[in-house]
Amino acid sequence: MGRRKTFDEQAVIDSAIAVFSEHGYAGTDVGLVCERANIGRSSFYNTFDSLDAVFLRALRDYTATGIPAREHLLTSDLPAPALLFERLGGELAQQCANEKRIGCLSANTAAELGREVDAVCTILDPDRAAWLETYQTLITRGQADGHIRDDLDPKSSGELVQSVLAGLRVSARVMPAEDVDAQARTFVAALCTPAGAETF
Amino acid sequence: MGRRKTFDEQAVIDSAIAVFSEHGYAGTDVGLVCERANIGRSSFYNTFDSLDAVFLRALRDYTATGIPAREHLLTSDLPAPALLFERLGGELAQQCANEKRIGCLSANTAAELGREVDAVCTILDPDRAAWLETYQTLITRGQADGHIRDDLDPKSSGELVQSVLAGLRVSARVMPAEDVDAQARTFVAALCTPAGAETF
DNA sequence: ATTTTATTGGACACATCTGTCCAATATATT
DNA sequence: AATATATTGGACAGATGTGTCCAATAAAAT
Repeated sequence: MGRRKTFDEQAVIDSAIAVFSEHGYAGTDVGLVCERANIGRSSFYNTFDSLDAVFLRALRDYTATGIPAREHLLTSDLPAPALLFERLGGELAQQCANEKRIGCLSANTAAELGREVDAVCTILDPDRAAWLETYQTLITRGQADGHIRDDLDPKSSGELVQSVLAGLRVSARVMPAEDVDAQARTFVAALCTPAGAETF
Repeated sequence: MGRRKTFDEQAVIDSAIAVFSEHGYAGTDVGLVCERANIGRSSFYNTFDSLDAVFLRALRDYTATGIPAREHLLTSDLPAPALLFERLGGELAQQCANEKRIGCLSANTAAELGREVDAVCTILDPDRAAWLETYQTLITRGQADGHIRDDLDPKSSGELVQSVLAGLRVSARVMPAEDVDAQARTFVAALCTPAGAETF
């Protein structure tokens, strides 16, 4: 046998996730990813086929991180409004904690590429569908508990949560963290009955 | 005197607005703009200094289109919820009417560049501030009229309208138009008292 | 017709990025 | 020590993009 791999392939993908999140698809080049990952260009091309392939794999891996997050939301006993705020506020706090206010790769990619690239849609469509179903389930449960207004349509409310998160992520790029948090709180409050608003 | 200018400088800027809206800052090159504007590269550089300069001018001109829109919202006698839905639904319908689902240049730019470029912030910051003030004024008025829930903070609610519009624009890039419209309706309904929900 | 200005295509230097290739070096196994 | 594999830097061709320049052409004025 010979020399073993010294860098972790997955760590390079994680770097790629960070760089693509920060600079977007069109704004990222191989040099940036290699620099972030502390590997040489040659090592990059020895290990991966192309920058585009790495982008798709980064996007796939990134969306996979949502699986345990959805699992948590669906199994927790906390009231629905508290879970919704935990989700929104948590994601936004994480984004604001970073100096560069790097947003979510999925949302950034949807905003940048729309439906232009089939391979991207193949990754993002099921991910979005899974999130929408999770949000809708949460809202329906909250309505049954009397925490969430029952005059709101569960399907479009669930979709709205997804849209609001995307919009708050844009705001988080350019506005103070406290303002974004207050917006998230106001949004969840608007979905709530008076009783529900006490629960988060 | 000699030959007169055959193309309208402003029409080129309008083309630039369209191209930058569609492909983003990093994804746009001079050739795309010239093609869209039906002028030669040389004509472009005879008239403008650089692609970056055209981008900034396009952004400036685009934000200026908001001035009459805000004026309308602030002077109309319609109930606040109706005006909010007119604003959200109108912008989104316009975006969905286009085959490519091209979004708003300001929102796209904020999402893509964040606070990285000073010249961009100089343009977008006052524009955003003007919109936030408009939304907040509308919400305060709606609360006074009993159309909008008065347990919602007017400042963060106004900011939330701006964020929601940005988020719905992302969704409008990838989701069916009817879904996006239903989301806008659900959002305005969530801001409303039962009485207010009747007004739009 | 002549002059003045606008526009165009093409060529250019310069820069950047991609993906490939090779020679040199480092690190593991036998 | 010998061997096998990993990694690296550098060089490379090809593509693409920017901004400049010039010669040719088109259209308006006098």
